[in-house]
Amino acid sequence: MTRPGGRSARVRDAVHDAVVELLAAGEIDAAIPKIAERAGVNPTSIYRRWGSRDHLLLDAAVTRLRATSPIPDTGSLHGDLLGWAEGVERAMRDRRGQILLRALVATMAPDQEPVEYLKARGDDLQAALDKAAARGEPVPTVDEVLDFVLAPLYLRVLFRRPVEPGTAARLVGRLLTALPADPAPPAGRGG
Amino acid sequence: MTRPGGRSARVRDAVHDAVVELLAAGEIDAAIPKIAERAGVNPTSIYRRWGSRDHLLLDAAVTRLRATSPIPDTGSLHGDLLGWAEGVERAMRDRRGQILLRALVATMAPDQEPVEYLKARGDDLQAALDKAAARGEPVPTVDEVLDFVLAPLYLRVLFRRPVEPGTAARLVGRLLTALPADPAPPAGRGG
DNA sequence: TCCTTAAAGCCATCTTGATTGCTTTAAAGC
DNA sequence: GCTTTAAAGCAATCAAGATGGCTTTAAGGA
Repeated sequence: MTRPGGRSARVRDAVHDAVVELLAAGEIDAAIPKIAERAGVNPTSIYRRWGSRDHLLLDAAVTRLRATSPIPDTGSLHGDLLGWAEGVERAMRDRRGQILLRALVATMAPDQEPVEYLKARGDDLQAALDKAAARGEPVPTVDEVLDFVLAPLYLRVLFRRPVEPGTAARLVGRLLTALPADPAPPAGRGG
Repeated sequence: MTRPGGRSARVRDAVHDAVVELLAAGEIDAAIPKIAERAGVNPTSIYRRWGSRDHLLLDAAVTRLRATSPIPDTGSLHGDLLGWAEGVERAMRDRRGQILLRALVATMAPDQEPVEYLKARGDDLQAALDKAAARGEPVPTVDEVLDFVLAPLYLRVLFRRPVEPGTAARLVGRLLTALPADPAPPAGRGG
């Protein structure tokens, strides 16, 4: 993106908006011409910039999801994870967040180039765990956090089960209270 | 399906096969004419029977996934859950199983009619838990099984993380050992 | 074995999405 | 403010998928 300001940014945002709006409105397989029309943009611009509908959807999902649920620095692991997980829960209770998650998963074909955003999020999580470990707190692995906090939240949305308020807090609580008594489960895996 | 035998069944299987093969081969957005060609079937037949590509994909995914990972009756909850979860793990370590899961999730748009198969699976799970409870074993809720066994397995696949051998056993073990000490987590929810 | 009739096949048509060359606009640098 | 040049807009073309009427096939019942 050699020229990120002004019109380019405007078009990109308009197109991302159009994608989210159309998906949220149930136009699940709205094609590029329709998206372009909704965005008030010429279809050619989309073809030239994103190439395919899937690339566009992935880009929109990653861009918009990135804005939600940062990992805070509260001074305790519980606080950090809770803040993050509650952000995820909030996104997952929101229709647009649900739509974006589904779009992300749907367009992440196997054998594709890895999604940088996901790796970055994993690194952020690892950093929070490292800080906690340095403070002497008992810490889970990144995999455990993903398995027992993120996975349940995401799966609820993907399988259209309700995400009750307080789910994030319950999951984080369960993860951390299970820790001290059983610092490393039988089959150990490095985070 | 008023006439399920013979040619209809043959066409249906051929089309399902074609879908799985094409998806597995990376032809992620193969359209109906291509699927028809691969199946050796006329495109019109597919349009008439399934109506849209999404309906076809959903049908193929549900039909094929239904065949995997039944819940056995081993006489103990641990055995039942382990047998089931290992079936899921096996499917998730298989390329075709991964493909089908992704297709299932991708085509399950929100505000859609519920997928009977998923509800049936939930009922099966509940039945296994009921039997265990009748035997006097401590039992988790269905939600807990989904959260801490199924969700981690599925999310690994959807986010393209590896499913290590033994993951199912580890998850089931963790779920059940956490039970007796803490029969009901803070925020109780009826399964 | 012969009917009946879903369901599949075939073909013509229609619609829609994708692609490309060229022009116009408007950021960014001087 | 002028110049440069990505990036957007426009229009024509091309390719492909979707659809519907009609014919043919073959499963299932009498």
